[in-house]
Amino acid sequence: MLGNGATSVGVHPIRENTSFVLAKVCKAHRAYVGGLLAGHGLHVGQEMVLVELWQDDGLRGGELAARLRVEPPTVTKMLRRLEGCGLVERRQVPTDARSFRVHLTEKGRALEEQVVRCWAQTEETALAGLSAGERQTFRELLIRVRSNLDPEFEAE
Amino acid sequence: MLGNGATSVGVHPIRENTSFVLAKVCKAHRAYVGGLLAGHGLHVGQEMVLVELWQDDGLRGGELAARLRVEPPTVTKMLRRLEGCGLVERRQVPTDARSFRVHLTEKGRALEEQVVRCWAQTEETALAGLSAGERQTFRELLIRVRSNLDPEFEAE
DNA sequence: CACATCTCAGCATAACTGAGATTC
DNA sequence: CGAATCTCAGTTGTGCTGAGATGT
Repeated sequence: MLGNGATSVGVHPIRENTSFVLAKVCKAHRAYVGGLLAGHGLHVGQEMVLVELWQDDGLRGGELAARLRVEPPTVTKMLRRLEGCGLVERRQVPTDARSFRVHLTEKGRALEEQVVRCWAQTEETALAGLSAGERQTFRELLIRVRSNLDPEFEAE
Repeated sequence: MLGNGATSVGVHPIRENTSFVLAKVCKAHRAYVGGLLAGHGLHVGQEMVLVELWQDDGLRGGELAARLRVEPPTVTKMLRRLEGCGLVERRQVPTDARSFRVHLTEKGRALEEQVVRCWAQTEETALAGLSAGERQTFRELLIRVRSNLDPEFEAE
């Protein structure tokens, strides 16, 4: 019979996939960092936009979409929310009226330190008990897996 | 150019986090498996319910919520959709009229093989180029990270 | 009556497609 | 005019909280 008896006799084959474990790790990770970010009024996902801007303030909308691997309309909505919170602002580009650049506000810049701390704490929790060597190995393997799943990262 | 030359001068500290890489891997992974599942009319996330049922058909709603780490109302909605697709059905429990059990339909059972293949293909893509030893290491590290982020997994 | 189990309503977010509007 | 850039409208799914409904 399939389903094999409901009693721990069998673990479903999909569970044997390492990428299944990966998916569960992701869910837990997202929940963890999301809980920390909520304390600063951010929803998980929004900080990704900010990370791009902290690194390269003034990106255009299309560039943001490409970096975040989402479609332009998704960026439009995300920016509207972030603008509503007063964290970013759009500015026209004189040389191309179709386009705009996204700039951090003072408030957006001020958030950086706190978000860095949230991620640092997540890092510490996630990797607790791993030696320096194991952390290094884990990181390298993740990077290779990322390249496998998203070949565009190869170039970055 | 703007910012700091957009060219590798500065990488934002959050990017240095291994758990940041993890988040990116997740996004790519989700997109990848989601694309495959869409070919079978499933949205990524729904297959998680099915995995639980393929393993233990007849779970109660509350048990499903606990296993998936979501709140009961979320399960209610997910089941409504899956029921709408004819993949699962609810059955009353005679001993407790508040509760119900979720059972796979024939169609739901039939999907198992195809979803297993989607996950197998994702696994192959994700881990391409990793040796057997590296795969083993990666898996073990992921499991430890999962326990760190979600202590309830300890017991499982 | 207290408690458990589930559903409903309403909210916010993510992310897509397809169809414009505007400008280069 | 064709192509690029962004926005709008509409759809679907996730997932939460708070407030019931119902039954033990």
